[in-house]
Amino acid sequence: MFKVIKTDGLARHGEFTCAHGTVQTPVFMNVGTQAAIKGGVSALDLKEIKTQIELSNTYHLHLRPGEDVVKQLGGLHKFMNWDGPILTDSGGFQVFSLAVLRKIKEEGVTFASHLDGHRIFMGPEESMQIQSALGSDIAMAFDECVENPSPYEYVKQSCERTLRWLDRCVSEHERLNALPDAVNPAQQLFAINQGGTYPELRVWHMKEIAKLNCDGYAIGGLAVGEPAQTMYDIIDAVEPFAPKDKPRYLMGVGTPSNMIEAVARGVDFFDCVMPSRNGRHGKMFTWHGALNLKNEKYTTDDRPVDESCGCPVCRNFSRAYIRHLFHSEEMLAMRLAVIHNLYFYNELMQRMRDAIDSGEFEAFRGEYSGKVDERV
RNA sequence: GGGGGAAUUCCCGAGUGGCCAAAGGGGACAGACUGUAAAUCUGCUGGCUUCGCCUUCGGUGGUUCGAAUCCACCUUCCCCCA
Repeated sequence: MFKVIKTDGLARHGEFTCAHGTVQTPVFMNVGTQAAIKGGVSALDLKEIKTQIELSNTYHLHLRPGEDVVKQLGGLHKFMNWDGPILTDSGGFQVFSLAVLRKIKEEGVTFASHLDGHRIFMGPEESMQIQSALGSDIAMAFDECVENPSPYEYVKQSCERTLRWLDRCVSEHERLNALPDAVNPAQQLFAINQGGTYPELRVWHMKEIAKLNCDGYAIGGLAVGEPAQTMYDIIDAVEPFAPKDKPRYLMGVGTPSNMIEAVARGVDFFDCVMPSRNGRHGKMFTWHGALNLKNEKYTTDDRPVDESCGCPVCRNFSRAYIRHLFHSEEMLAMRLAVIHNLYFYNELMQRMRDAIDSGEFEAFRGEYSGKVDERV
């Protein structure tokens, strides 16, 4: 269930309610692909860094430990000890990222496992079944995420197929939720818009999926190589046709500026590996720009990563110390960096909500968009 | 005191006459990262007026058209025998 509380231009502050609580949007979902945030961050930490909703991955958990194991242990929430909302990605992104290891047909996709090479078949029904067994609050439709740029004819056929897959997802999802042993019978389903970088395909596809009355509408297949402006243009093109009373989720995005620009265009949900991956690699986000903490100039810098940040890392440790941890290859370096970056992302969303509430979103956008993730 | 071995660019370590400014590691320095096959990957690591030139392989002096590579002596370190 989704309710828009306040708007400022196209930007919306909303409330999304699911079985494990209510999420204030715009929201950044913290990515824990394998039921853990990479870098040594657990559900215990998420409580402290303003995380509202966590994201895990169908493909990875299917391979290991297997959805049957998770289900037997009471579902993903209990398994990872996170009682807040969880969204599971469908495996659609792996259709893109494991391109060299897969084959796409009408029924679904055959992957070679990235772990041991064995063949895995996943279609709409399989993806829904796995997500049902995991018991996430939001299941994503199984889609094909195409490379940008791709030829028009290929993208057209692909998003037509993704539309047929969505029909199958909806049916299977309804069937699974009605089963007596469903882990999370209130699981919701988000559809995914595709169409590459072709506005007419995007609009056609969005109009088609909007007819299916899903619980949310994602925009997929962006931020996969195309310029940011192209991504913004696609959002602009598609937004008028995305149901107003449903959350919009821009998948896999992005930089802080990307998110500000997308919120300005009516997007409510985000997820991205950037704060965690970049954190592990020493790149830290701050309100004054992004910095590479491994750089020599921080050797004796006694300041916190961001002096205005209220996160547990900035309240307790210096740049010089964390830099030392990186250079000494202490795993604490990654843990602290990821905690800070996730807090920053969560705080960024909070500030956007506040700005929308007070009608000052454009001022916020002007102050930070394009600047907040510049290198300093 | 006698015998043997070794000294290479920030470090370790290849190289035994030209294809060597010198392999490969490490470290240092810097960059990338967008629904996570990523604690990963890339670049760079003598100088310059950079399609080339100059200086460099413990030191000095030789041999040679040409030396990190061969010879002599010197210096330092290691091992064995006394």
